[in-house]
Amino acid sequence: MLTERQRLILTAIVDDYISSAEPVGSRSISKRGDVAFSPATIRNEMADLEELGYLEQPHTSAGRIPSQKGYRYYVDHLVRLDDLSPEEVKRLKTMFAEKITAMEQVVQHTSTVLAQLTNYTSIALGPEMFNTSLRHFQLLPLSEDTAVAIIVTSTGHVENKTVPIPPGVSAAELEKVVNILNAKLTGIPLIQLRAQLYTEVGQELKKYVSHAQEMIAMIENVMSGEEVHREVYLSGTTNMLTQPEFKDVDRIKTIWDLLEETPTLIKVVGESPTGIQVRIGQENSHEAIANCSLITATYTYDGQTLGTIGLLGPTRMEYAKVMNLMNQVSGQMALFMKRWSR
Amino acid sequence: MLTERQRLILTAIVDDYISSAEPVGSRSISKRGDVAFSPATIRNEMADLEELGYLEQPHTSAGRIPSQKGYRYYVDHLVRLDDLSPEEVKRLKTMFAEKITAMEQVVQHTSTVLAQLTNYTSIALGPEMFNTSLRHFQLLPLSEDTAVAIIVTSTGHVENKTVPIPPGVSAAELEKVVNILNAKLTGIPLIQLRAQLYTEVGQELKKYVSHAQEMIAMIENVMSGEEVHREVYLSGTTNMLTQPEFKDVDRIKTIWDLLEETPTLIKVVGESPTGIQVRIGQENSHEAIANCSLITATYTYDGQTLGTIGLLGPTRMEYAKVMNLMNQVSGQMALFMKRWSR
DNA sequence: GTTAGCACTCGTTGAGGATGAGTGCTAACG
DNA sequence: CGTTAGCACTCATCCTCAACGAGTGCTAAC
Repeated sequence: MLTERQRLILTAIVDDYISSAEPVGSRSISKRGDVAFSPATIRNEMADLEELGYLEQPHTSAGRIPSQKGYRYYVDHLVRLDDLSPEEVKRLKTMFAEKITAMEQVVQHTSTVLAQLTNYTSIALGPEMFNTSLRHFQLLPLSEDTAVAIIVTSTGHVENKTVPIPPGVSAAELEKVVNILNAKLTGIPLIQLRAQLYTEVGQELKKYVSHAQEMIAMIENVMSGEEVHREVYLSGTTNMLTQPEFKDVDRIKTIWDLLEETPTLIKVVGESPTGIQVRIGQENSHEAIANCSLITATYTYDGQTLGTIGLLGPTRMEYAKVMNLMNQVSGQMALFMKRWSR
Repeated sequence: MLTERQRLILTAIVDDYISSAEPVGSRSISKRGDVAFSPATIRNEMADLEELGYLEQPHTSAGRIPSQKGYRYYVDHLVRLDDLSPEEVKRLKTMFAEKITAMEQVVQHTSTVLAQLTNYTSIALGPEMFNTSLRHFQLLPLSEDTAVAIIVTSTGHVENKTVPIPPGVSAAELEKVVNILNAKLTGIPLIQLRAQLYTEVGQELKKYVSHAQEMIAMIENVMSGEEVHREVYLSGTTNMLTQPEFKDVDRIKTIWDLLEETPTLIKVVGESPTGIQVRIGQENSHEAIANCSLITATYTYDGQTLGTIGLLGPTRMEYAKVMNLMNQVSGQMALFMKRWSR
């Protein structure tokens, strides 16, 4: 358990280091005003805090910087969530006031604004379709042997895929299939679609349609999960470059490689639990960002967690500001989704 | 007009510099074997070439590097297009042999492979829809007052947009509108769609549908050009970081900022003429890449130029290799498109 | 318990010198 | 007359070394 004074000093060090990116010395803290002790006293406390693992020293004659444990303590116990700046409030208000008609757009837009307001990199995962249900299915022949399949979800998301038509199937038959599928599957959660093909829907098809086996195979192809890609919106990727910790090209490269590798990125960001989550340094599941912090917020629709918006920055991140923003944005999005589902 | 020996020496310098990224000295050229003159002679020629503007000297006691004009001459007159390496051929072959069903996929995949084979950054502009025609139009109500509009083009591309339904319009009326539009507009080039709304189609709508005015406004909204976004596929963005000329973080930042600003990027890459085009350094229309070279190839469908694939690297680019690859890829894509349109 | 004083550490900065790659020029050569 | 050897000169790079100063830990006094 830390004493009150230790907490005060730790707060001061973290705050200082966050804004300066330089190791913090005892003298500069003493001069700040909010810690009214002499440098010597503060030095003693700092030595204790280092022994407890909250601080680190780059080298003997340098000041202290917060360790991962130090940041964690700061985030869990010390950070105070103050109000947003007028500019931020205004920005968010106008943003959510806009007449936005597609869920993807909200997510993307939010992510862009977050990146701009914070100067970090934002990573937004578009809505996970499998938690939504089927609104409409369509199969349009393009040529003799290919057709484009279109799936519209209850959230208004449109997914499409071009597929080969089984040889010998007529346009009329395709239409019949589409009608049956729409009649039977509308309202079914996407995640269950494939399974349904083998129960009554399959029976129905076999009864009324020729080439049923091939048709089912084709439709399964359309609905196969791995093919349904998930949108990832990156924003403010270059913001990283303004941070002094990323002056080094090699370090950037590993991070950027991660950002470019969508599937891994989805895993890293998407495994967040509902709500707001702060992952500091090595708490992250990928070592490319072992000296970064990732703050994520999930968004939900109709009670289902659909996606995640994350902000990636150095461990020396402006936690107070970002956590605040995330809180606000998260709330606004929830409202928006509710209003939108009406 | 350059003498044969000058051309020989310029070629040697460009080749050397491309592979080493270091200023090239007279001695190293003399030792190469293919230029059988003493360093002193070569020095004289180099001085001449510099005076003519083909070479530059970073400082007095350094070797020479090619100037923009030097690269241009190299690309126009000296580069020899040799065959692709077996690995490259194999890679391309297997790629185009794959059963790819959507045009977008070909483009994206090609771009990825190019980035991998060359170690540069590839920028691919997805098919420009406005040169294709309407295959199918659909309007699906999502709730009482919003609907999702879906446009399927002759190339199988699906575009969708969520729009508000004018108050007081019933589902039946929407369907009627959709039917009229499909009957009248199928096969019409997308670029003409909006204009058509004001000729016979508009008349028709006014005749058979109530709220025609509002409906037309809504449909125009759907078809408004600026909203139809164009896909941009980036690949190998981190490859840039392995080039010594981009060790500097600031330089990278300006380039990356450009890559993130999609509309500008589309302008920079998309203004290429049909065929293969090399733009060196300041020949580029954006100063962020004034020390980069951009090699672009367009792809066509049915005689229409649909999009562009570009490779971005330092001016010290492996022109021979890249131009070759682009040639091949371009040809393969043309074949593919032809086979695909069947 | 707090603080002033002081010796000590160690990264940073800048000056000076050696190194060497490469040049331009001149004179000699075939 | 084109080509080449020789040589003085330039200039970026690298290394060393000393001065500097920010910051520490420890001890003794308040």
